[in-house]
Amino acid sequence: MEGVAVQGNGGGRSMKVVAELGRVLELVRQLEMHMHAASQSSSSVELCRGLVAQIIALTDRSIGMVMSSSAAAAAVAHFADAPPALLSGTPSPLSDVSDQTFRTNPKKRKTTARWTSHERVSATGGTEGPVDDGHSWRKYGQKDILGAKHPRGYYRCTHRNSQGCTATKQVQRTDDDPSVFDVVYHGEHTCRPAAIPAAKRPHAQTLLQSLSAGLTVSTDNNFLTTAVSTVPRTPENRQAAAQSVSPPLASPVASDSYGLVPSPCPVTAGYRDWPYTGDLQEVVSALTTAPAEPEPAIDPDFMPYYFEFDPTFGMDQAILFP
DNA sequence: ATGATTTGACCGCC
DNA sequence: GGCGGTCAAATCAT
Repeated sequence: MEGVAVQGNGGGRSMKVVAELGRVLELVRQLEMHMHAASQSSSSVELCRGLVAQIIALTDRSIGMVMSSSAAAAAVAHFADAPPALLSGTPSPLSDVSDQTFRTNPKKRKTTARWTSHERVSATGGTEGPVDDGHSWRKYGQKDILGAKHPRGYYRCTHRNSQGCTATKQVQRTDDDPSVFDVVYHGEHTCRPAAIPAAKRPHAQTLLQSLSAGLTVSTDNNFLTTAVSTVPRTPENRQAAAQSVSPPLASPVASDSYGLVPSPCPVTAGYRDWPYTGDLQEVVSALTTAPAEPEPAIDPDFMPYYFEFDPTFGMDQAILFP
């Protein structure tokens, strides 16, 4: 089963790239907001880490998609610098990422129809392995590579069997700096992230608090992404939320409600096994009045989620991302 | 018990 | 035949 976006037509894929980059933008904006709070709360620091991981993964995917559409070398060179620049606060020599294989030998990569991307990332903290890219991988092999000091690890998406996701990646320590890894991605993720386990879910009221704290929505014809950030309900944050939506709102989101939603906007929101269907406004209304579930131990002030709706996978279901 | 990792075997391609 | 990629049995971790 080949993924939808893998099919040759550039149209669908470019739409997806635009959608993905839109989400990157949303995440960066959230990150910016949370970084202000980060000095006061360690949970915000964790939150920022999570956002960074998502940003890296999304950006990487987008780069890979662009790479595979042959006409975009210049754009690639420009965008390829983004992930490592976001990786750490301090600029590092690692920042110049580019697909070296692609550059030095452009023809070698053309064999497969699937897209690839090449990234150079530093190790996390003191631990082994490169930074988390936001996907779950399962190692299926390791090889010593001729002329390389370190072996190459082979990974495939954890959801290969359950969802037929064919994405793979190869990870190899660089010769010169063992704390730096070359990561080559093959194929595109067609899997969906798992729903949040029941024990970890917030109840509806908490979710609504998230919605009212800050909400960004971007839409295009094919893709609707609703990003929910739980930031303190300050006027500044509301202003930021109002400006981050597309199109921007003239005024900040009012009180505990929010505006925006190109109407009618039929969606199903909520959890995989706890859906609400209707116009987005109705969905929020449903969340408001939903019966309370046993309250898990969470901090409602710093609990980020976003919904994703993708017609490719059907609009009957939305996934709630932590 | 289940799922992930390790590691030598296997296979296709140059 | 050698190399890189994948398979799968054994092993490890939870």
